[in-house]
Amino acid sequence: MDDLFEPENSCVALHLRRLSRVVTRRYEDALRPLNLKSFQFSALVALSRRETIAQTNLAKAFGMDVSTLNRNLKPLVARGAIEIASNPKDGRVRLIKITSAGLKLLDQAMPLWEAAQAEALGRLEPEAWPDLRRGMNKLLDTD
Amino acid sequence: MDDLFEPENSCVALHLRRLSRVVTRRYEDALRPLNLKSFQFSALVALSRRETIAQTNLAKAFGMDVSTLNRNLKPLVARGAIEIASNPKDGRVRLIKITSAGLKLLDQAMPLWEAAQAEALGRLEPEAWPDLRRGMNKLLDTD
DNA sequence: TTTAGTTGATTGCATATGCAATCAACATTA
DNA sequence: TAATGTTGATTGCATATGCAATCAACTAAA
Repeated sequence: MDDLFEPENSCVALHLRRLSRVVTRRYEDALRPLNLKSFQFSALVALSRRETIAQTNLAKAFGMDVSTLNRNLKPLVARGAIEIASNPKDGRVRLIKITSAGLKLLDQAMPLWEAAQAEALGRLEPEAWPDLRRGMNKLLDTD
Repeated sequence: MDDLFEPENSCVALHLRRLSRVVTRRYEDALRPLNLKSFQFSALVALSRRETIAQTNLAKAFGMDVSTLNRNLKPLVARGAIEIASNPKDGRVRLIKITSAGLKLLDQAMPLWEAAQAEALGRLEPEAWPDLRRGMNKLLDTD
């Protein structure tokens, strides 16, 4: 597998994208019984600890274009797991809010996610994930 | 930014996906003058060292579903950068081949990619990327 | 306060991603 | 060889991704 890439194709983006594909697939396998995608799960987690979040801020947190976020939220709205409210202070802003149905869904999803997360972390030496995160953060930092 | 995620959202998939989004965007910024996407560049690199590759093998190398690969190749075909040939030994197999136009395009792309790659690696300590790759490979390995 | 600039949301367009289902071609077995 | 199984490609469907352009709403400057 790697023989196709090394050494000619040492592209950082390529390796990150490939890994993200493979790992995402495992998490989505785990969440499939609830018909939940990886992004949807993480959005629910982020929302579950706050009253509301502005769309822009959520997009920033996900390192994602606002237009992408905007569309990715739609399935959760359709499903009744989140709601979009307006900000009375600023008519432009859309505030995202998790519903009680969304909280219940998150409860059901949590053990499925935990299994996938344990499987992923189990592949690494102890402490390897924090190390990886440190390296990843250097690649992530905004100039 | 991270405050939205830590410590509640420690999901490995989430962090990989976010990083892959952010880094991919930088590479695609660099390649934009040639109207080349990150995947397209890497596909050309992989093809440039071989006569042909079967679609299935290329998909495997990219850790990508065959149907995804199949569709992702179409813009390169439309552009004349690659060709699809049949395998006389097996009528099912599609062999992918880079064209001379594809090689020329790759030549033009290489310095643009190198700039993005240098920028990415420049964010890390020396030797940090190989370390990262080792950790990433553990997450990647097929059970 | 009008004007000009800025910011947030949305939509069109093009590519990315994977699953399930289907069809065609090859391989195996009865 | 005929029946069965397997493998490769493709398409439908749903979601993911970002850029450019547009519109609406707020803000700052004239």
